[in-house]
Amino acid sequence: MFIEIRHLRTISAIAENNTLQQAAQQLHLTPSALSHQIKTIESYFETAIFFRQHKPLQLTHAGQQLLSLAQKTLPLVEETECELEKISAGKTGRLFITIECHACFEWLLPTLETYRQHYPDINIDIKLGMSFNPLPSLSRGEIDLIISTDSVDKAGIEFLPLFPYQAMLVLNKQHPLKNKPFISPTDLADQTLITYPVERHRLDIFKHFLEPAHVEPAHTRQVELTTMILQLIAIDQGVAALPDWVLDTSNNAQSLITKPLSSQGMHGVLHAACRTEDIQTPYIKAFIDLARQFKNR
Amino acid sequence: MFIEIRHLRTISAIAENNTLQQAAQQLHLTPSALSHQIKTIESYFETAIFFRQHKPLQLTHAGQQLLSLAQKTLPLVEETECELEKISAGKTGRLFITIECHACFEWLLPTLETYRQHYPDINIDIKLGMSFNPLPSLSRGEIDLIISTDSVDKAGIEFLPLFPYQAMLVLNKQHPLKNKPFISPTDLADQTLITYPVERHRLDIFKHFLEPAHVEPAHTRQVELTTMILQLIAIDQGVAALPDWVLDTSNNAQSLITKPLSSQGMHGVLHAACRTEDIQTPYIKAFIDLARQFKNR
DNA sequence: TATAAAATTGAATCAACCTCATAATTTTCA
DNA sequence: TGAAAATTATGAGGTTGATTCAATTTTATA
Repeated sequence: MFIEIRHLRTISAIAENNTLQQAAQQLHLTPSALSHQIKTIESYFETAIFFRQHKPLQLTHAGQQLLSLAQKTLPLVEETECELEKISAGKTGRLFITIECHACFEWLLPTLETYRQHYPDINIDIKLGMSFNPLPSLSRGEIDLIISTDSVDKAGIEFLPLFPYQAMLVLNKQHPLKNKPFISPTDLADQTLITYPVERHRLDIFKHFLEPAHVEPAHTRQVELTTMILQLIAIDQGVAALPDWVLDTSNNAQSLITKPLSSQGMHGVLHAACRTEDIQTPYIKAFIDLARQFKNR
Repeated sequence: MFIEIRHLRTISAIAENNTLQQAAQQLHLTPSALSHQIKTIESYFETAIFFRQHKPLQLTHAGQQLLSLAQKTLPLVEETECELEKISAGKTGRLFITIECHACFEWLLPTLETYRQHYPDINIDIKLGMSFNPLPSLSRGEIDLIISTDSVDKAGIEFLPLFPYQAMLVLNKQHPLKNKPFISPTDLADQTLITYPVERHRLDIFKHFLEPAHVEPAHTRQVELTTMILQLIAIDQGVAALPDWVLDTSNNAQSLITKPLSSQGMHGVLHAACRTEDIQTPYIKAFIDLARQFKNR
């Protein structure tokens, strides 16, 4: 490859202006520079680009090919450079978020709604991170943020706390367990437990509550959508362990009650993981700040 | 504009190879050169292009924008460069021909048929040149060849003789003038003269034959297609002055005869005009050589 | 044809790219 | 986890090559 953008700009300018002088002025160069440039191309390809000895400089067939290339290429280059400047200024950017639990949708979607109003040019996408390990993807730059319950030490990755939460058992107002101050594992032995459709070891209710006590619920039922789980509980088809924020945004709240799991309750802190170099990026920072405000609204 | 093709090649190579070393090898440069290049871009736009501190060099969002630009641009550049090389080698090119008389179609079309077999990649077009002065267009590079009966002196333009021809009066085998050895202007005073639909001063039969003798034919009729003219003569609806080559390729030849105009006949030489710099261009040369052979077949 | 404008040419300058050597990383393997 | 190897980054220096300047040639216009 020999042709450079510079050459295309020159050819484009000459074609527009019809004279080397004006073209040179437009490019902030001397006519001599353009003449040399063209001569270089012409001697490289051993073919004429302009018909000389005619006042309005006219392109040969070869020249027209180059002009056509310039017309296709230069706008693309310009567009990309604009985009890069925007990225640099923090006006635009990409925010690919991976969430590790379905319930996060309940606070993430309204948060992004607000976020989008302030950062309309950010390209947002949400991926579910149950089936793959998102940390390497974050390092590799395939995604930009992971919403995770636990924080891991990894070079180049920063885990920032968003807000604390408590896992609660959600049950119908009329449920037999309604008067207990808190729920013990054995309380679930004769219950239908509704969960998200993921592997058991990824569900805290099993991993940190039922399995240590060697309790198995009478029935389990897997449902993907949080609102659907809440509706099932509202008609007393089972119980479910959900983070406390879910009830804050639920429409079925009047027919549901929540109970702590164990006497101390199951507490956790939601984290956002991002690349160290992105912490200072304005639009990333802004998202994390907004997420932190979620519980205070 | 800051980005150059060189940069795009570098980014493309790094994205393909995942390491500076291999990319450098592919580009026949040192890893250091690539590192410098990227640093230059990064400090110009004040934004990172790659995530460092990770083994397989990964593009940031900004880097992906540049890669996307590279993927759009580089094939176009390559294609154009190939095209230029072809043009330079004379394998491809443009041959826009202007003819100044309708009758030229009769030898030009079969000639181009043969030509196309040898030069299939030449972009051929034929324009009729009655309504404009084609010489400036030739200079300007809008057309590449003019087929003309007379040669003009103009700087940068070369007139090359193709073959001699004779303008003949074409008449029906049964026509009253059938026994004359040649035609005088007065012979046409009571005839219907069929001509192409162009201004009189462009018709040699008027300009060099009838007008000098102050003779006006009884009727004139304008017909565009040569075959149509011949058909009209074949059913004795008139006579026409046509170059001798027309009869060589005519299907109606058996019912037609031709007579010289005046005792000496009206002779001329068909020329091809092209830009001086194109004379040596292989595909132009080839066309002219082929045209010259037309009468010898 | 003469004059003015424009383009080309060659030499010199200047900028920038690349290479080399070295330093600082990061990765890999024990 | 630590050390060696590999890879990347950095800085200086040299070379390339692009641009400018000045002079010449060419082209356009009166």
